Amino acid sequence: MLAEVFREHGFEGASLAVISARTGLGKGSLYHFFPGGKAEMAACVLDGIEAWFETRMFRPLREDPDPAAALRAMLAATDSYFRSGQRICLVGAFALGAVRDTFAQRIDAYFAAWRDAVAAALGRAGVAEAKAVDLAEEAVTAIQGALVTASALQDPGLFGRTLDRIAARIEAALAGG
Amino acid sequence: MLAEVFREHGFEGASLAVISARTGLGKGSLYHFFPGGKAEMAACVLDGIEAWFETRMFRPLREDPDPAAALRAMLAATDSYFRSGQRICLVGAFALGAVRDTFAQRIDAYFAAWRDAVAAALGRAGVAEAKAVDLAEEAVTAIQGALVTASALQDPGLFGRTLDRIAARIEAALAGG
DNA sequence: CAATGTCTGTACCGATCGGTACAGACACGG
DNA sequence: CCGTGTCTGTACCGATCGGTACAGACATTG
Repeated sequence: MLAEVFREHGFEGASLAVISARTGLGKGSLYHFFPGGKAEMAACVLDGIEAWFETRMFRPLREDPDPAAALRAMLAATDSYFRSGQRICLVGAFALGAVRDTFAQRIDAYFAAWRDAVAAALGRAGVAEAKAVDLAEEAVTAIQGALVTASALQDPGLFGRTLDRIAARIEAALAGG
Repeated sequence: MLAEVFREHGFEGASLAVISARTGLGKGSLYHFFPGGKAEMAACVLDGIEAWFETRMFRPLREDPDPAAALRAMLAATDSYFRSGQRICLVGAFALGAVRDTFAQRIDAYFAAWRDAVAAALGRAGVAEAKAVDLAEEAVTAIQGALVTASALQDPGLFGRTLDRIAARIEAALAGG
């Protein structure tokens, strides 16, 4: 709920009035749970996002005995989490905004972890390291770009096409391409 | 100058105080030139961006007698305009923020024009239409993604590597790949 | 010179911002 | 029953928001 407010209005645009209205909590409650104010609310939202990705995507990519399956599951989870491109990436949006500095370290860590987890899975699947790192970077970059352009063009098919392209490249790499 | 303020602070974050300080213009001057206030300032910035891309990138892609050269020039212009990823795309940032609705039509038009211009150049260079449209979409998406992740990771090499990847795919398509 | 129109700084407006203070509502253990 | 700690609504704070009003500075005309 809190996360959706930040997604829809951004950090600056998510005023306490909006947050209060959408969550149904008065300022008293809000500041009871988040003594640090808006910054702590956003940090808590980032905590949730990081935890979700870590357990549902990054860890399987790093540890699943079947790395190829983990890579396919990652793409499926990505499509599901971002609602086929109709939902934006809050971390990416923060990266482009003025709050970037406030959460710089966490934003950096999120994308680095994603890229490294994909590279690790590719490596475990037998892909040469240089190729794995390059493909992982391309995959994460393409996903973020698709979220931007899908939101801009309101094109419901764009996100899926991007994921298909990544899937094809990953399969080719796994096959030894 | 105005554009840089919006780039650094976003639309909501670019308060009149900040704009006034950075431009050196008082409120009186600001509202003399932009009677419509902040929204008109942002619209004017978008005008400038659209004009720049239209004349420097989209038109050459559509009309240059040498489409292959225009495609290479497009990548070089992209690297230059976005300062190798150290500058963000204001239109993309707007697309992810709350101002998206205000400028929805222009944001849509910007990305559609970019994609279609690239596809047109590829088509004129002999690439089959389906392949041209797909590659154009991939290129624009990858560029936007690189701007997000480069900003997030503060990685100065990421943007260049992404452009290299796109260049290689374009060259392969031009060669009949 | 006076008159005109363009530009600019400043004072000010009501609204809203993030944040605080605090009194009461409520469930609980004694 | 009383006390205690958790939660919540509301009134309020100073600061800042986007925007307006307006008087003067200034160069350009006649």
